[in-house]
Amino acid sequence: MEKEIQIYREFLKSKNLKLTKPRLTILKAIFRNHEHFNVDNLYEQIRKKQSNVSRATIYRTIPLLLESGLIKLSLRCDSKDIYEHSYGHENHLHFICTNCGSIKEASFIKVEKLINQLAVDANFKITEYHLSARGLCENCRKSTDQ
Amino acid sequence: MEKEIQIYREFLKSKNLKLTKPRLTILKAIFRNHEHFNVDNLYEQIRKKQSNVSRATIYRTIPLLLESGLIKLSLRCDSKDIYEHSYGHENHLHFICTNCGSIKEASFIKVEKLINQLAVDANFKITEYHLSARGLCENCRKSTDQ
DNA sequence: AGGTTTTTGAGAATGATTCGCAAGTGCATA
DNA sequence: TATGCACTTGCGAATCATTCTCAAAAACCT
Ligand SMILES: [Mn+2]
Ligand SMILES: [Mn+2]
Ligand SMILES: [Zn+2]
Ligand SMILES: [Zn+2]
Repeated sequence: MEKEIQIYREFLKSKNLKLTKPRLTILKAIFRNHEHFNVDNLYEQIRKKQSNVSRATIYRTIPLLLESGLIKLSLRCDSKDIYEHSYGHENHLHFICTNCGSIKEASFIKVEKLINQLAVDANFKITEYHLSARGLCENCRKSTDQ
Repeated sequence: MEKEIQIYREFLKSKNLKLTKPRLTILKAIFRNHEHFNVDNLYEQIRKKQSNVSRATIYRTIPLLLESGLIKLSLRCDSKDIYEHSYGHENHLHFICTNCGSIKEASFIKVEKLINQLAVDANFKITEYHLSARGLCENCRKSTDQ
């Protein structure tokens, strides 16, 4: 957590922005665990555990965290953007169950190489990968025998 | 185009739905060319070329086209869902330029194999792939020399 | 044509996200 | 430590994509 705070502090300083209490509260809430999160999650979690922060401030802070590289947009589910840590996390891809909504992560290494080659061929400079597939998870396959 | 209409007609019949004039207008507008499209595009295109169809009807028709397998959700850009043909189109991945918004498609074959294997390992049954990467396209790399 | 069901269009409603602004904070400086 | 000023915040209003409601229109069946 200290490392993330340090990165955040330096990022903010480089933009002439201040590491205020709400901004720190949000950062800590995000890095308290390793789960994917969305604005509502985060808002509820903060409201439960610590000083309140308005939704507006959360919405204003997320772009800063994105730009700093600490988090990234992971995927979109139920009309909501879902984020995850990017600092300290390998790239990975997501298997999203359309029946129960569960998200399973899978290895990225081999896929990344291939896609990088495709990008080279296309003369495209990748900054962010978004790889996912929708379908049925193990449990839901059993229960719906498909 | 005839083939798509046929598929659409049979799909609708199987659901006890009618192939009405607005539904046909929408289908034809979509398959008139091979571009990615969103609701606004489509609405404007229909408004220009043929009889009017309300936005509400477009929004109601898209889920039918998705379910019939004729189109698929391609990606999300500028807070809008973007669709594309899936009937008659190979799976492919998208390189999206964060600078100019252009979308370049790339081959999917090798990537697909790898991801299928990962899905087998995870006991996950894939029904739809969503593979994209954001970054800088060829042109934008030149002009911003990055 | 008449009766029944489905579909449509228009606008209201919704839900996520963004904005505007007055009040509050953080920080530098005296 | 008090003062000044720029940056932030919280609140509610605004926006924007999408969905819903409902009365009128179209399609289908006889
Ligand atoms: Mn993840
Ligand atoms: Mn495409
Ligand atoms: Zn599931
Ligand atoms: Zn570009």
